[in-house]
Amino acid sequence: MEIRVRTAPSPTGIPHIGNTWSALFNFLFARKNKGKFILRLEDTDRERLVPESVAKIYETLHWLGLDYDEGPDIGGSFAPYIQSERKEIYRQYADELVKKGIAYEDNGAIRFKTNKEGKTGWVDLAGNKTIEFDNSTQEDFVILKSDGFPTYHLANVVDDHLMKISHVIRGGEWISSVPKHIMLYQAFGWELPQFVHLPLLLGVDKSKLSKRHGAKSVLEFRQEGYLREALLNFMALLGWSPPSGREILTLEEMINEFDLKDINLASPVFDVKKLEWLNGEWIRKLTIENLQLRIWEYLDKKYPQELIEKTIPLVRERIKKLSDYMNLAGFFFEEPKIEKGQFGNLALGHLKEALKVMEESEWQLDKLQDFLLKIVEKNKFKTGDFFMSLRLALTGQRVTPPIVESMVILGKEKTLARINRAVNL
RNA sequence: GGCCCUGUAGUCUAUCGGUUAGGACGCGACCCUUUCAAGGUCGAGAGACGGGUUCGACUCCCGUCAGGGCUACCA
Repeated sequence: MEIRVRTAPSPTGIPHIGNTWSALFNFLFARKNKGKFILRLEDTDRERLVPESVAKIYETLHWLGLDYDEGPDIGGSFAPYIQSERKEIYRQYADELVKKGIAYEDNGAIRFKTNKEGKTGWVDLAGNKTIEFDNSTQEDFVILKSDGFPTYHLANVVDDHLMKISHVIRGGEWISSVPKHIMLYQAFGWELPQFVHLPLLLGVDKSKLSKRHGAKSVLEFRQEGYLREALLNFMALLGWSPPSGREILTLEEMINEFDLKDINLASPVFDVKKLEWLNGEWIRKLTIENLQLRIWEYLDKKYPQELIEKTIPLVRERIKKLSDYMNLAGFFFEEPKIEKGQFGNLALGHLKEALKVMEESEWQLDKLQDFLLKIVEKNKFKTGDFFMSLRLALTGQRVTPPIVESMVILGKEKTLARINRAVNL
């Protein structure tokens, strides 16, 4: 049997870590099992619909590299993956149940008549355990709303069946609705898919991650300078741990190791500190060329790539997010603001001495290093103070990349000019 | 309230009855060091509670408690 899974977001808001996380697990499962990963838009709630969010859903999935094999924006046939365009199909199925006497009309809506006897249960593949509900707890539920649109329950079951979904992998908030779904499958005489209910991703306040509780959109993380690799890596480690125990994994490695049996059922809490650490790890893992490209693009391609590239070895160990780059390396691109008040009493002496030798020095790291260290020795300067004076004159900041290396990149002309400027403040 | 899911350090997790309960983030200390990082070493820190079952429970069972989800003509 072919493995077919889907991620079925409803375009009622921008995709956040929570729903994207379950999309990732669907994706990993599909790729691992050589199956199909499908995108379906569940836009049956016309009141909460946010039209722009459709494009955001595509953008998020594309940015992360969670490429789907079937979906609304690929292939010639759009309608099958957008529920609002399948209204008539759901109506027909609802009518069928009415004819069979399993559903009935109620104030313009159609309600499913649940069987109150016995129990309904299934084996959930997350945790491989049976979950069972007493049918007496299941009330008659609406399957077709009075506006003619189906509810989640009907649309979901019909589409999953029609699209031959083999595994329904979704958030645990759906567990209590499964009996309704099973009853629908049975009413239609359809085969059940496998159910896999992931734990719920929790925010720091320990409640379900949602837009209302301030869940940030995935695109916002990109805006803040996080790498797709880090975000993916971070999400994968929530509720899942690879048998190898590795913490840093590429998408490819996650796919290789992925197995439903390694899903942990306790609801994980999103901890941004670990994301930051992972992002730093990934920044250091990228090649210089690649990191240069990311930074260049992140900064809207405003700065010369050659210069960015030269600075990478100096900054890659010092930034956790792409957005940290300009804070640290901005002085390479723009004249820093410096104020007299920043400098200590000895600074003038430091800078004047430095100027003397630097004008004669060859502009190479080892040469400059030698000359500068000799000044320190000769004048009995305190090494740290001396270099801090240079640092401030050149960058206007106390925290910077290694300063002599920075001077080499900055070039003789700019370096001397900035020091002169500081001396004449 | 009812039903359901879950319960190992602040956080993410390993453990498939026998371990000094392992790793990671974060935190602290030290080393390295011209700032800040990165890196290295060391350290503090966990089985919710109570009963069983067993020679032996974090692990299995029951209860309690706690957290969460659902309880909509929202998904």
